[in-house]
Amino acid sequence: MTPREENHEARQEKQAAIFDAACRVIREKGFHQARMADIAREAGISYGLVYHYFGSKSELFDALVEEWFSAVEILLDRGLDRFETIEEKLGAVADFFLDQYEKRPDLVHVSITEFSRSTGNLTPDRLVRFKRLLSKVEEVIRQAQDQGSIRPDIKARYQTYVFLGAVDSLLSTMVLENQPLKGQAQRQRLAQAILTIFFDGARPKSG
Amino acid sequence: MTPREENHEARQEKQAAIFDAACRVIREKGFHQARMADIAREAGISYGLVYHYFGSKSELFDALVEEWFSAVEILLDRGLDRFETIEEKLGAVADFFLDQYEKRPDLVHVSITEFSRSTGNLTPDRLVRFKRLLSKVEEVIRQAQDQGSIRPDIKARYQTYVFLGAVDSLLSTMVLENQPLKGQAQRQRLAQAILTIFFDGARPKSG
Amino acid sequence: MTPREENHEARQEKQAAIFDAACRVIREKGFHQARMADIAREAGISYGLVYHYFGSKSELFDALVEEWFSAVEILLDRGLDRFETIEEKLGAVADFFLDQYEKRPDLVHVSITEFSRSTGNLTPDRLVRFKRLLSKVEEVIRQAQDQGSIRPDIKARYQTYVFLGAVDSLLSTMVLENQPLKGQAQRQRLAQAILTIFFDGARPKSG
Amino acid sequence: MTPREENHEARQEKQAAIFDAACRVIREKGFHQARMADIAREAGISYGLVYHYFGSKSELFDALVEEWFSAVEILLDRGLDRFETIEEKLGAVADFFLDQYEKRPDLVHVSITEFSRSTGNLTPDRLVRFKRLLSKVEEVIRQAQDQGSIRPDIKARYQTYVFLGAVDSLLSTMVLENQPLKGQAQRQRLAQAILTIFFDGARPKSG
DNA sequence: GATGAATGAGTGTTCATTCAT
DNA sequence: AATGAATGAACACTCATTCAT
Repeated sequence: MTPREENHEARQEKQAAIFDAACRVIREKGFHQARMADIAREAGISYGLVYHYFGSKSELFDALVEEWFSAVEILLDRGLDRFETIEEKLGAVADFFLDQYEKRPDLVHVSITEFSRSTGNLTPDRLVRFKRLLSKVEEVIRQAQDQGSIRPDIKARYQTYVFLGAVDSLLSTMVLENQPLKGQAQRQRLAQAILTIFFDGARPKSG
Repeated sequence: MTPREENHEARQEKQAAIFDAACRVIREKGFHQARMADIAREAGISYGLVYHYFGSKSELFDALVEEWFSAVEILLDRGLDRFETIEEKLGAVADFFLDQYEKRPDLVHVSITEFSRSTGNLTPDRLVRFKRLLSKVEEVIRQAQDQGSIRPDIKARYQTYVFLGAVDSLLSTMVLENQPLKGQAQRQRLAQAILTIFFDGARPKSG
Repeated sequence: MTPREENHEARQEKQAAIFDAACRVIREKGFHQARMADIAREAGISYGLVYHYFGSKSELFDALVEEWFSAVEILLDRGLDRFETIEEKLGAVADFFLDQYEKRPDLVHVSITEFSRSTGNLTPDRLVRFKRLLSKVEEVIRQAQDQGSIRPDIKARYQTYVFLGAVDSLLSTMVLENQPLKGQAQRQRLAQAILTIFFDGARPKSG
Repeated sequence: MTPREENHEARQEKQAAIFDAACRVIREKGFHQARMADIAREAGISYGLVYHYFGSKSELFDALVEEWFSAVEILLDRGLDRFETIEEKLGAVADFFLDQYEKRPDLVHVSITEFSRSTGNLTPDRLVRFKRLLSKVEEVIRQAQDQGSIRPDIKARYQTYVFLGAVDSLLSTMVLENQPLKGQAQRQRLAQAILTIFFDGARPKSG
């Protein structure tokens, strides 16, 4: 490893430490209540050093947004095509969110409490990226309608609301109550519950 | 009408005007970006007068929260019992939110973007009120399970996520895209779509 | 009594009520902490009415100052000449302050805590009036020196500090501890103690 | 000197500079009229920096109060015991105040005009510290009464009023008239005058 | 006279950002 | 790179004063 590479790597690490600290602080206090001083203290570095790695508070926030949306976009761009059935595809979507929450609860917390709804933080640019998720799921559902595996009498958009709303509600509740999520088994149980209702409905099987 | 009553009424009106102005400004810019000066200007009154009617910015915000939650609580406490079937009850819930959005889009907007998820604004007290909605719907669903009108093999809590998540997603999307909602017909179509998926599922009827 | 006189009298009474209220409130909270609203409430009248009787807060304060200094000036101008001896004259001065404190403790309180020392309130104009007291006592003492009834080897000005300082300390202590003063007997005991020390000194009579 | 010590020392110096600036500004305009901006300008630093060193305006004021009372308390606790006679002890008290006024006229000015009498600024806590001075002098005088060096027929408390009142009046006058005090000779003349009157009285020696 | 709503200048405090070392 | 002192714009809140009724 060249000195240059070492240097670069050290930089990456420190940046990641600040990033994580920001996640924790913003999760705890919200974006507006989170002060740069809090983040520096949480990261164990000096006040001014944050500005060496992130040009401003909003740039630091942008990095969180970017981290989140890029993960979502990888899912949307490359994570669904390998599945055949709509059940698998939507299962992969649900899995993705639950998996993210297990691995990076702070980031998911922040994504839910700070950027997915807040007027102040949801810039037009971010809104566009947010809507891509809706559009992609809608598209997947519409294709399934074409193939006859999803009912055609309800607009794909509405079916999207039901499905993504369920995932979002579940995550939101866990986030707001600070419930941790542990293990694939639990994840699958949750995903299964949502998928079952979504596909088969809440009405008991008659007979 | 006595002078005292007139006075009182005038006070109510002015307070409502400030309330509405606050709604619009907070909807537009978010709570933290909304300056008291903006609200005063929007209400067409002087800076200091806001403080005649609301003791502080956070008290003004509390009033919005109160207005919203008290409407929700009326629904929860008195709005569902007169219905017999689970379909009617959940239909009433969906109707309520769509109706509120039609009548008071600013307040609903603020409720979604500012207090239902934001860590900074969601005080423990508000979280409790927020969770009452979840609990009530869960209770209604559990009763329906007991009566055999909702499938018993999925926890009521998960079914609640699906139903309320659908409503929330729908509203959130309309709110974030500033889509107006007009007329009972449109409301019913939306509610019907959600209820149909929720009860019957997305899977096409086989055969 | 003509209607005009009645009117005038009513005005006087109301003004006096506001004056007294101001005394009490300013005594309680200090001039800067005393709000016009507090004074109006204490006087049992409406907010704006204070401005019918006193043009501004500082005018109201001026009225208190005036009331106090005019009493002092009556003492200085007409209250001492009828006495012959220096003992009687200084006794009259001590008596005056103790008597005022008994009769109008609020006004004396305010005079001590708000205008005799406070930089912010002691305008040049008021300082001049304040110094007249010092000068008058100094003059009285100097005359006594000339007549051989006060020792000549210490500047009259310094003797003035001792005498007035003693009176001021006594009053200040009573004021700061909210001690009431009741009856001529108590007044005379206090005055006597101060005069005895002042004239005869603290040293025990040798032999 | 280690870097850390240098740093610490620099901090102390800057803090002292702000302290002194606050003294001057508060002396000039009074506590309430003194704006933080004035103090910053007087100290030659930026607005916000004052808050780096003192958390709030009232904390800054507290620092002045503390500085003054701690000096007084050193006198009371350790400054009088080494003297034998009551003349020496009270002389030390008078000397102390005159010495402080010569060395730190601004602080003494502020102590007289802002915290020794003002209702608004004299918190219960400060009142207690203020009364310790009275109590200590009273105690010293009482001991002298027991030893026969102060007349026993007048309450020690009243004799305290005469002595401290004299010192206070002298200082107050100098402060209100902005008279500087220079040199030990002048100090001694003033102290001597007060002590002479206090001990021997104003009455000329008969015979 | 009497009321209290209305006005807006003034100020303490916060905190993102910059900069000297 | 690293530190933390320094800067100053921004903003909530107060309250003396005015004014319409």
